[in-house]
Amino acid sequence: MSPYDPSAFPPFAVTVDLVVLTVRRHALCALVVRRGEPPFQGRWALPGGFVRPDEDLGAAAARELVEETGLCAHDPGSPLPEAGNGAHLEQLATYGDPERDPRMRVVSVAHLVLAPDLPAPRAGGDANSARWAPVDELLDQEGGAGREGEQPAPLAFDHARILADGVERARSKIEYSSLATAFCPPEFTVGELRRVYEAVWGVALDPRNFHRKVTGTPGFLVPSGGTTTRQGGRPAQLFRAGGATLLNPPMLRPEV
Amino acid sequence: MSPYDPSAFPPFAVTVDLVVLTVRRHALCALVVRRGEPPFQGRWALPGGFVRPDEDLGAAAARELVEETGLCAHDPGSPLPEAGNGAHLEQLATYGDPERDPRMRVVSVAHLVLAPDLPAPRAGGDANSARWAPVDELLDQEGGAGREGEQPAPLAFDHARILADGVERARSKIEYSSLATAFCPPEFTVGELRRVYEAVWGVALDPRNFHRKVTGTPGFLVPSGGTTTRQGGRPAQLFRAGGATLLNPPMLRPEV
DNA sequence: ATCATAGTCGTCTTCCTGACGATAAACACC
DNA sequence: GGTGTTTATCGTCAGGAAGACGACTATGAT
Repeated sequence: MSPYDPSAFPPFAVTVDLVVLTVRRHALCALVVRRGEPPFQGRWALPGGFVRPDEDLGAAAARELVEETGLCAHDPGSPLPEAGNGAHLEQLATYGDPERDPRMRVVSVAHLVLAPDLPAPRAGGDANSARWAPVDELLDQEGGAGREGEQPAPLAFDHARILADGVERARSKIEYSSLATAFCPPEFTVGELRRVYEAVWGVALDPRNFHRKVTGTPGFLVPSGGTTTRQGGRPAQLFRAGGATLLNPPMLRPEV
Repeated sequence: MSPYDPSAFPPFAVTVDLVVLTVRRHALCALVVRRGEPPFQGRWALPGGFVRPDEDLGAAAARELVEETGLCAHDPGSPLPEAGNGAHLEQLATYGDPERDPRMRVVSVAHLVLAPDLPAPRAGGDANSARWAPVDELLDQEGGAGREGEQPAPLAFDHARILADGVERARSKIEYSSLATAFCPPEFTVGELRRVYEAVWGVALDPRNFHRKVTGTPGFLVPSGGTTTRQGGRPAQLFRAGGATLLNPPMLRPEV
């Protein structure tokens, strides 16, 4: 046993992959890019890239995020003060099956990003090489019947598993943290927040009980003073995310 | 942007580090090994080692675990059926700060192992180069007053942070899962399980409410028929871990 | 016999949630 | 202007779960 012998260690390629989630039109969506080269040419994949020689893992993920979406993420582990419209970024898990990339040994550190609804993904320059796709469509064993696109093709590499893990992390984390606000614009209504929960969990929630719960949890929401009527109906009070990050007691996800 | 160019990628060393936790004498303890070579020579560190060229990350962690402790872990992600006395193993997080190893760029995939109380750690051959140390002692900013050992020296590399993350994962995970049984022998009493919670959380729990909670949660415990008096006092019923893995509603960790 | 120890069963109060009625404030349409 | 629709917000009530704690049981130690 000779740990850390600098002269003889097996070399690995290390990458970061991004599970970027948002809520669009009442559906949980993930950012995917089309692969331009083999393997899996033409298939959809999660955005990602190599970690640079002197770059931390979280920094690599944030850099890739800017390159793919223009979003400025703030990693909670970083010492940066709270930025303006940044998205939430956290490490998800690491995938290192020797067979996961047919060309060479690649260990990928997946990160999870929760972002508010964005106008449109910007690819590196190729126009429609990136898009938001509903996660149900990307993951469902039973894809929708052939419509116009090439939907049924699964994601490249082991990205379906990575995406599934990211979605499950998001679903469970909004239970006991205030992270659902990361899907919302800086100011939002209780109804908009409820629609985030409904989209991420895929359930319907009682508006009255939800309102009581979120407004009754100290530090979750702080009123910003204004109101809005952008959803139609009676004007709703606008809130910002409060300082609390952990919800106690947590939001309860309905059984079925 | 040229992702996955096989001819030009920065090479990294990839290792696994293990946070092996157990409960000994009513204290949460971690397995640490003494480093025999620089850097950090003579300091305590988490066990770990290089991932082999054709080895999955979880397999590397399981292999290191056997080498260090003789424990047979069963990764829930693996297709193995439930083994006998195996410990619980799961991936924790990945640490890749460019400065974390002064010699070269090392990315370490940390894993968390929860094991029942073991007789004694077996080192590779060097007798007292491995030991169980209370995590409070390893992590406390305020170490105990100098007793006989060389306690105040912190763990090597960034292992204090890795250990802290592992402990926090264990503390939160026994709230909503049945994982606390991984700290117990195959058959155990409600009181022994309660002492696990008390040691991991560092709190005192009401024996009556705890008993009501764990015996009232379907699938958490199944009686094995026997009783024991190894704790003194009235004989206690023996249980095994039931099939349930998620506790709903969760165990509640007291505030202070 | 008495005590100490640990386990097990109940009770009571309080808090939280789910179900759901009712009211309020906007807009669309006739 | 009236009416209906939509969404937001407040209230009420019943059931379940948890904390506090009393009471009883079954063993070993003295």
